[in-house]
Amino acid sequence: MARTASLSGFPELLPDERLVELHVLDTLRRVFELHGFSSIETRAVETVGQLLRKGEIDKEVYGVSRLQEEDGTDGESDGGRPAGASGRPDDDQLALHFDLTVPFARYVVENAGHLVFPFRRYQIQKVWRGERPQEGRAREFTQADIDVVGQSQLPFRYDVELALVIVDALGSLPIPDFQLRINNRKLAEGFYRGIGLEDTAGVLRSIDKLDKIGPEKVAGLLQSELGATGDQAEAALKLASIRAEDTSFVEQVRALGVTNELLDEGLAELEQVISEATKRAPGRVLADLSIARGLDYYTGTVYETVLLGHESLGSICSGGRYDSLATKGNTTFPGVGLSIGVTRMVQRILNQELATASRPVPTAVLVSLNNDESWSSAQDVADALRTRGIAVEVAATAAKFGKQIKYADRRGIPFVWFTNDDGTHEVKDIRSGDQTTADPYVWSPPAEDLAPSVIPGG
RNA sequence: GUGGGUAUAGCUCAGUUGGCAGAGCGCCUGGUUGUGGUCCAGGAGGUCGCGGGUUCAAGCCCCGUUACUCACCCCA
Repeated sequence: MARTASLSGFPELLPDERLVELHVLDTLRRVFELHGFSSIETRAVETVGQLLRKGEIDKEVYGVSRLQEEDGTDGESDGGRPAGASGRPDDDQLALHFDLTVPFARYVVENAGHLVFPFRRYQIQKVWRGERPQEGRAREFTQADIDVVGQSQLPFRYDVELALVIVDALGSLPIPDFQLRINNRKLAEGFYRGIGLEDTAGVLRSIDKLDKIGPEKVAGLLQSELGATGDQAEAALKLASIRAEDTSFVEQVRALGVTNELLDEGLAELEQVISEATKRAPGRVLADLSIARGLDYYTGTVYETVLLGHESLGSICSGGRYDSLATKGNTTFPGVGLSIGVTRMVQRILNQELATASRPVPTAVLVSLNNDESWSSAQDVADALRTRGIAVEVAATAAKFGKQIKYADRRGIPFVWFTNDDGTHEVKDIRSGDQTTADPYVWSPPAEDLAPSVIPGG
């Protein structure tokens, strides 16, 4: 379905496909606002210095520079990254943002004086990453983020609330069953420290590969690259194998016999999230102690979301708790948030026809022309219909009625309007062929034909 | 960034040993003189991805290149 874009990784949709995407965007907006999140938009570019605060992702960032550069150090000839005279990225040069969390953190710091904390916002925008495209992975794609940010401190309860908002949002979309898989960085890090593994980030990176390369190879990695003993590797794998749809994971972790203060803290936090989330959204959440997340700014709760039956697509919604992404002087702005991969989800919906638009055009009625002189009176008819919110277009030429009907049929317009010489009107449902007399100031189409809708399951 | 595959009409694809560029679907016109879809007839539409080479002759063989695509890495 989704047609191949002429430029790989920069998807463009046909009108009926775009309707599906718009439905997703409208739904997310509605649900986010129902939960009291305000909308903001940040500029498409950030300085390289801002973007790279987060980690080693400079190779994924698209630089932005003017084509006419005075000294020509680096135009955009290779579409490449901005570079200063040294050939290395210059902190002050501009680049397209590759997510919405980092720009949001900057926005919060910059506007802290005007915001009321805890600040809850949603943000739906395009982001750009220079990775190799494939299904579910584009270079230009849309993310829908929600975050709550506090000043100096943010109650842990928001870690629970955000999961519930996401369950509500995703649950409103025409997608298959999904599952939030939740872990806690403190829990994992505390556990690794408790068994004597200090390079916790390294352990997390290896554990993250569990799904792909299997436990034996992960154990090998832990020993060869991180110097873990066989026992340590085994303990780490045991932790990662724990999954539970309730708080029984707590006892399973305790049973491993590791003691550590951070571990206790993380265990208590994850217990709260799972206990409340399973109560309010049963079947939608899973404590999964193998979830690691690549990004290192997460400090507590981490979330991933998979579509059941579409696990190979990867996570369609991820995020977590970050305690010090934004700082201003002595003040930190801890936050927790999630990001929905709108493009990834929509591509899968379109490719597998999980949902389709009822028709590709907004038009409900085509007003036909008797003769070329009747165009203006046909516009009167159209205006009368539009007054009641009916989408109408008027035929441009007085072609044979057969052609005018065919035009409507090919575009998916369900109704064709005829005006007789005696001034009476008729409207034809071209799907059934039914044609009845009608008054342009009174007639309305059935509610389901008023506007295109998105139908789950194709 | 690494490795494989592919490239011919709007779409899906044939194209024999190297010998006139093809089919189906879609599109346009007419049959049907102002109520579509069926049927019939006709028509339009091509830089065979691009560049070079071999050959009397290249869509086909050789070299290069670009794009697309799948997997890896990583991620939404």
